Formats: sequence, C-alpha cells, structure tokens
Amino acid sequence: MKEETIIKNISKHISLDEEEKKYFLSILHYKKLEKGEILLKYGEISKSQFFVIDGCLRNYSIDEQGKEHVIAFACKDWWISDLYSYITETPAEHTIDALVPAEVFEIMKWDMEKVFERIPKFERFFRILFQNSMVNQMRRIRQVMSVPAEERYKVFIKQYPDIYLNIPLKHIASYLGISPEFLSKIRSKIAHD
Amino acid sequence: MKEETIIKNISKHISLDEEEKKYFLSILHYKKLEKGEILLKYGEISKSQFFVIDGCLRNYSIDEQGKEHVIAFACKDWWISDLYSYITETPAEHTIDALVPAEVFEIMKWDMEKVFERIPKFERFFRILFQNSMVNQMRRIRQVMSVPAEERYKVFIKQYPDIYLNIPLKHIASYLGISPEFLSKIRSKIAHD
DNA sequence: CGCGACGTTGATTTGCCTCAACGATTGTGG
DNA sequence: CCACAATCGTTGAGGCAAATCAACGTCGCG
Repeated sequence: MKEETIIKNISKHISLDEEEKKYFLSILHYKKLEKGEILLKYGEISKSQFFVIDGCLRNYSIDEQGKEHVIAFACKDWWISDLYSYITETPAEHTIDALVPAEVFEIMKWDMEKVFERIPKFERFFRILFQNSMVNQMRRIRQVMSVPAEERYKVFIKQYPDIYLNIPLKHIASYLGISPEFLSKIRSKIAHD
Repeated sequence: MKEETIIKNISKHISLDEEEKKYFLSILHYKKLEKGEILLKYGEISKSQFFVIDGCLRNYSIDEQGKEHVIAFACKDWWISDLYSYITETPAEHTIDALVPAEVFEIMKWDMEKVFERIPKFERFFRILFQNSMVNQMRRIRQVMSVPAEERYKVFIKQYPDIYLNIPLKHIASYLGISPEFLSKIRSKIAHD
C-alpha cells in the first residue's frame, strides 16, 4: 500500500496517532510518472517536496556550457526537492525528472506549513531527516575530493545496487563527476579482474 | 555580549520569550580556545554541538594516506559539530580545532534533547538551520565538480573575506580540494592582473 | 641563532577530459 | 512491423588541469 510506505518512513523518527496519520495523508497528492517526465523544471518556482514511493528520480543542474550535472538520485523511500527554490521561492536552479516510471507523493508548501503548525512533531521529523542528509552530503564532498574515480564508482554500486544497471551510464558518470567515456573505461577495467 | 550573539542567531528563525531565553542560556558552556586547541578529536564520541562566538574553527578528516581534508570552516556566528558521531554516538571520523584564538558555546547532547522537549520551537530552528546547510552543501558539490580551481578560489575569497589571509594557505587548498602548490600558483597568477 | 612550518617556483607525471569514429540498442513514425 | 534516426556505450589518440616531487627563500619562535 502506497500510504503505508510513507507512514512507515515517517515512523522511523516520530510516532503518530491515527488522527495525525489521517490528517497527514489527506494532504498528499499521488502522482504516477512516466519515464522522462519532469516534476520540476529549471526556472520554475518549487512549491512542493516529493516522497518517492517507487521508481527513481534525479535532480540535476545545467551549467553555462549546457552540461548536465546530476546532484542527487532519489529512489524508493527517499525525499527529494529543490530546497533552495522551495525555501526562497526563487526560480529553481535544478530540474527533477523520472529516470524510470515512478510513483510519488507531492506535498505542497502551503500544506506543509499547516502540518508544522498542527503537528509540531513534524518539525522534528524533518530536522532529523535534514540532519541525516547533511551527513551524507559531507561524505560525498569528502569522497569527491579525496577518492579516485574508480573507488567512487565501486562505492556507488554498493549504495545503489538496484539502479546502477538500469539507468543510462552517463547519469552515473555525471553523479560521480567524471565523463561517460572515462566511466566506460573504468567499467571495462573492473571487468578484467 | 556573547549571549546576545547566539540569541540573535536563533532569533533569525524563531522568537523566544524571556523565560525561554533564560533557560536556553543556562545550558550553554562558554569556552575560550587557544590557537590550535582541539574541540573534538578523531576517534572520540561527539557529545555536543558548538556555536562559534568569535574566531574560526575547522572540521577535517584524515584519509588512509594520512592526508588532511578540510570539510568545513566555521567562523563567527556559525554552528559546527561532527554530526555523524553526534547522532549515532560512534567514534568521530573528523577532528575539530581552532585555527585562531576562538570563543564558543558548547551545548551537550543531553541538554539539547531537554531543550527540544521543553521548547519544541527549537526543533523548528534546527530544522531550518540544517535545511539551509543542505542547500550550501549541494552548492559546494556542484562547484567542486563543475568549476575549475581558480574560480572556486575566487568564490572562496568572497565567502570568507575575513579569514583567507589569516589562516595557512594549505588549509584553504585542502578545503578547495587542490594541492597547496597549485593554490600558490593560482594566487600568483591572479596577482598578475 | 637555528630549527621547523610555511609559501613559492619549476620539472615531470598522471588522472581525467575532449574529440572522433564505430557498433549496439532503443525508440519512433510511416 | 519495419526502417531509419536517435541515443547510448565503447575504444583510441591527443591534450590539459592539477598532482607530485624537489629545491629554495622566508618567517615566527624556542
């Protein structure tokens, strides 16, 4: 059940009674996405956050030379948004789309703020969620700067065993901060063992 | 006044009445640090978070080859900790020390949890704090991967105008993810304009 | 004063990029 | 359903940004 997935995710950090669950579920918008469908486009103002029920999304930016940079993947049971646009209500610097057919819950900012008012425990939930994300971000920064590409790819495989074969190699290369050609060479090098 | 600094920082996102302020101030531990003094050492379990009143701290890790990697600087009016160790109560992978004489407030985890219980608004404060930090972390990842070192250094100067001349160059190089020699070359190249 | 940490500079090396060409696979319109 | 285009992954040649190594001048400090 889709609703159970998100309740379970939240229950990792806070506990909700029946009424709170019901209220929270009432603000969710279920969305089914085709492969390639866009959830948030560069330049739009992000008015919502997403929870991934199934499938896999990506968050990427485009630099001055038109090159894509994958900032994050979000698979089953992850949260994703363009936080900066969401917070400041300025045009998004990123685009979010579906790499494979996916299902998400959308939560509008307006509703989210009401949730925070009505069930302050949710402040705690997101405090912990962001806190944990910070740890991962720092890990990633450390990695990009100190670990050679081949190692980073191996770590990636362990971290995303479900997707590393199903999505285009170039997105993985972009996420790792290397060119698709070079990742291809790494792959064939690893295969020779 | 030291206490005013931190209250002002918190008041950016939530408002506190006199009693709440008093209670919060009562759990702070003021610490004066000499240059080079260590706040958290690799391998210890982090039991607190810090707010920097004055001076400048750094958070760094050491890789298998013994090389230091500066993950973050924290100057006046910033928060710093080893979040992972703090959350999971496992040995820290990072070390935090003072680059120049500094003053901080320490908040013990135990007290922090009581604050969250007694003044739930603080959940909100830290939720927003981490949310904003996430945005910065993502920016940094994007930068490291898509912007050449010289540009990154120029951005750094703008971001940390107070410290970029006062602290050893090698720490800045480490933060930027380049070698000290290369940063030195960048500096002299910039000077030639 | 002399020692150690630091910043600079040059020579050489390397990890990764760019460009280009080529099969393989996927997708699409007629 | 096929034909053709587009996208994708692979491989090789050549180039560049940044690392490494080494030598040297400088400064703060015991």
